[in-house]
Amino acid sequence: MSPYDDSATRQRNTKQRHAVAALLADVNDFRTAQELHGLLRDRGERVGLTTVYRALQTMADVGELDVMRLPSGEQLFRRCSRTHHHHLVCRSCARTVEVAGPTVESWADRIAGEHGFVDISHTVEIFGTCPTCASV
Amino acid sequence: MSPYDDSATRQRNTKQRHAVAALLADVNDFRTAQELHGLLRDRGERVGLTTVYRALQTMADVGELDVMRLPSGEQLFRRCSRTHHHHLVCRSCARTVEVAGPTVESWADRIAGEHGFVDISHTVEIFGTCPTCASV
DNA sequence: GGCCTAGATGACAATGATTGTCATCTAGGC
DNA sequence: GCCTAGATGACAATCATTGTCATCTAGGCC
Repeated sequence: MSPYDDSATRQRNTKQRHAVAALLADVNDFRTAQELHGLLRDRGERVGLTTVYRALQTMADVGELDVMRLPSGEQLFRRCSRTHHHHLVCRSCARTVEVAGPTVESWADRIAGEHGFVDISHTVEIFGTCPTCASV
Repeated sequence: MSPYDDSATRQRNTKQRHAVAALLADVNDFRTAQELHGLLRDRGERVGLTTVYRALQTMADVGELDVMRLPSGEQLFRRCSRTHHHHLVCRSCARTVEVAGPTVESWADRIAGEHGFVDISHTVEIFGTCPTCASV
């Protein structure tokens, strides 16, 4: 380790990472890594798929974006607020609403505590069809 | 489509499916399909991995077992009660506690309704370390 | 400006869970 | 016992994701 490892993000400002970040700033719904890669190509940015995955991984580690999984197992990424929250996601258009759930948080902690479980985490996602898609 | 495709729901009582069902009756924690396949082999049952997957799929469709995913994306199967419930799962030993969450159900429905979403479903899983594993 | 090197990139291979294929087998109605 | 739709299983195929590694580059240093 060199003595320059001070700042939290020992990352370089490459144009590829910037392109991924910029894209996520524009797209406010959950997208797969492959979709994001395709969107980048549509924009004329030439970024390798591997790099897209790495950029997303790094950003997720730092907390700059959220990762979730569809019931089918596909992994989705989205730029989100930093506070703890959950998602209401449209099954057909991926429109996303961030929802806070203090009720759920305390419920999960209480349930886990009653059974003596420690080091608790939880996943809560709500899926449905949004008004726009439902009216079609 | 041939006119004989209407019998999609028929099932036979093969010994392979019975072996899978019997194993699930004994194992009361979430296991991957591959683990179950291995356990069957340990028991001396010769059942193909493909068949294990198909049996699990069929049983899940009928509601005889629950499917969930770890945050890592791995798919887990378990024989469960038929009523709607969620799970508290130990991260290290997969010990599972079924938990009811009327609070969560109504919360999810209310939130979704507030945003005009319809046809709601949700996933709620709690992960932690169980007392036994925590004391090691 | 150029030098230097840790970190970043990207084409490609590899992984690994799951699903598809298809020749063969069998449950169970006749 | 016969017959056939459905089931099986060895194997190939899929597909998102991760690993590999030779090459490139950001940015601190001179």
